[in-house]
Amino acid sequence: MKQHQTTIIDIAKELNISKSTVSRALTGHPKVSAKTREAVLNLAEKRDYQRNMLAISLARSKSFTIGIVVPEFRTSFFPEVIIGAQELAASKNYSVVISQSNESYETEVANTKVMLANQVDGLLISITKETRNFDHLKIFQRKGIPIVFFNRVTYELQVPKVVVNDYEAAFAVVEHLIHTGRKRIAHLAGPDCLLISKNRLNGYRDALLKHQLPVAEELIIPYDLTIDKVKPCIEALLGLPEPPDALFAINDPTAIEAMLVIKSKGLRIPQDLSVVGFSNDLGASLIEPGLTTIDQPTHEIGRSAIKVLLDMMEVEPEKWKAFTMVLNAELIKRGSSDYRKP
Amino acid sequence: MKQHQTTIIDIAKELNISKSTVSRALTGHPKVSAKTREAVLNLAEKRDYQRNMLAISLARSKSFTIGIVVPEFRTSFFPEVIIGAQELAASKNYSVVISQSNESYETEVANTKVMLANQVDGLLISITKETRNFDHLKIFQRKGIPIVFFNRVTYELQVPKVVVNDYEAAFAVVEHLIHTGRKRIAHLAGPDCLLISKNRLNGYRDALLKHQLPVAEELIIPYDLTIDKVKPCIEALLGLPEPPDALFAINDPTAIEAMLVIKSKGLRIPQDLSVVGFSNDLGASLIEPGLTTIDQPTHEIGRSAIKVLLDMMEVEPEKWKAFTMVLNAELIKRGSSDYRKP
DNA sequence: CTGTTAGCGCTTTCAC
DNA sequence: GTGAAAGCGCTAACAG
Repeated sequence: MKQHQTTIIDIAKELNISKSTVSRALTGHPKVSAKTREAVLNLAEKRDYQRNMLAISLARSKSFTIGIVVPEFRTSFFPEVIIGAQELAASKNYSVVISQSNESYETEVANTKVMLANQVDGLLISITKETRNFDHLKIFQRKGIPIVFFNRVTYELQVPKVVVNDYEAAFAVVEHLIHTGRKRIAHLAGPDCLLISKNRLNGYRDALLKHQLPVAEELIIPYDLTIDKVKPCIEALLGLPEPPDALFAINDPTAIEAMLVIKSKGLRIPQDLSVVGFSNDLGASLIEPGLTTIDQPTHEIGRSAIKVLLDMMEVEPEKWKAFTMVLNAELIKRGSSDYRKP
Repeated sequence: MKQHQTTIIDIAKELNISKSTVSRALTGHPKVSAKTREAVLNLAEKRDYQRNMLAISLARSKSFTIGIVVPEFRTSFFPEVIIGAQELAASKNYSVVISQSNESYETEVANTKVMLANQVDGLLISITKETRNFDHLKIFQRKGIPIVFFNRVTYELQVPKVVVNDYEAAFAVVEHLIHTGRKRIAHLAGPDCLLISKNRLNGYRDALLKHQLPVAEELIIPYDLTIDKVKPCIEALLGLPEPPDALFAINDPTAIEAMLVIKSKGLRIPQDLSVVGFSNDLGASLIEPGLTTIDQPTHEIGRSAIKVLLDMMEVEPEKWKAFTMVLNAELIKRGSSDYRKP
């Protein structure tokens, strides 16, 4: 199907020099005479020469490509992180290949296999809500390919992680709710296997404890991040003998869906029920009342993760350390919690 | 930095067979004895063998990779299209590499060069609002690499395009507004160089004409898709001696921003001013009142574009035809236009 | 069915 | 400075 491509051999022949010299001229090797270099560059331009990264990568055993695997693309969080990551990677002449696992463990495994086959030099990954087995990632470790986790991390693997201060942020959320007079604060908690779920839950718990409020287990609803499940969860909460007066949801899509359900029941937000989310998604400022939430430094997360990865690529795998980089997320107060309960 | 990788040579040696046979066994070539195949597969598994796509691609002069270039990642439209595209591509064993040009022509050019260097077998692209020169894409054509445009297309290149019926959709929008008694319908029009802008503008014009309404040029505001510019545009419209009673914006982010501006001026939507967008972004159903808009079949756009591309890859470039595939988009009526003017 | 032999396009010693 | 030669890991005729 393809036409003939201009290669360095074509250029070498036409200029009556060796392909080694052409290669050197093209890659900016110092030991090439200015004259030769210019001739090569000119002819390359003229013949529409495009370098073949597959060949270069194969010859150098390095692909200059970084794989990014995210669980989803639907909320603005991951695309924003990717923007930051891509930006920094590009500035260091790395390409980025992105794939989304659609919250499916199997797809995640398949995606990482493709990345491996394509010889990525490093992997940035945020796992799916289903991922409990990490064999597919251990292969990278065995091969000496660096991995950096971000957002959805696990401590089952000894690799660097880039996260936000979920615990403190959740703590701040709950404390804010308490300050507005709320006493029965419910929490839609994420899957156990995700560390963000645990950290946010702990922040929630500890804030209650600090203010001598009971941690009522019936107010902590396990939720699997499937939007359809929000409605029954909310209905269960509202059906309690002593229903909650505030709701802290694990993320914004959930909080937003919860607001829609709550409003459809004729309850007022925030008077009857305050609602808070997490992430500051695009929709948080659009819905009415505006959703109080935690703003995450998305671009910075992407940039930092790439930075850590690039740094790892410069040293021997033996020297890698499994530190955790914690970025700062902060509370954004909006209408959904802007009511002081008498 | 990297450890030694198991290669087919390692397997061949260990099994005392030739690497060709290993290759055949691994790729499922029919002419391999069941015994040999099994032995190879077992050892491959045992030795943690991962095939090297770079080498395969180089040897076969085919990368099994499709490049997708989109102008942005911030709205839900492009991510959704990519989900559809990736899904179909994966089912045909193609990987997809994505890059976003951030509405910058230069970035777009750089991104396509990277795709070229990485030997993509085909390119799916939605151009930036700045793109007027197409030399970077003509290189693909010269090399016999198929291109398919989607959403943001141009007729300056003879390639297949996948779009929605923008004209009819815009026509439907305006007709809907007219049916609700609106007579001064403004339009925030997109950049001239994008065909979607022209088609939507034409649909707008023709709907007015059909209903014997004047096409008032002062109500057609040129707008460059930069959200910051929405406010002055709206202020200009509201400052007119005869201000509009409805607004049709080129896309949802614009319409949403316009709603915020309009509301901040104390005007009521839809009573004082109806607003309609285009794309049915995530935010359209969240803002209040809900934004009337055009729903685009995002996944289908992605799938169709990949389908067309894959089909092209099966035939000689000489046989490629530059048809346009038009998918159906439809009006979704919500609160922002739900008021019959007396 | 299997082995041999050329490459794919480029980098990289090692000489000169 | 430049060339020759080997090799990155795999595929694909061509023999047998």
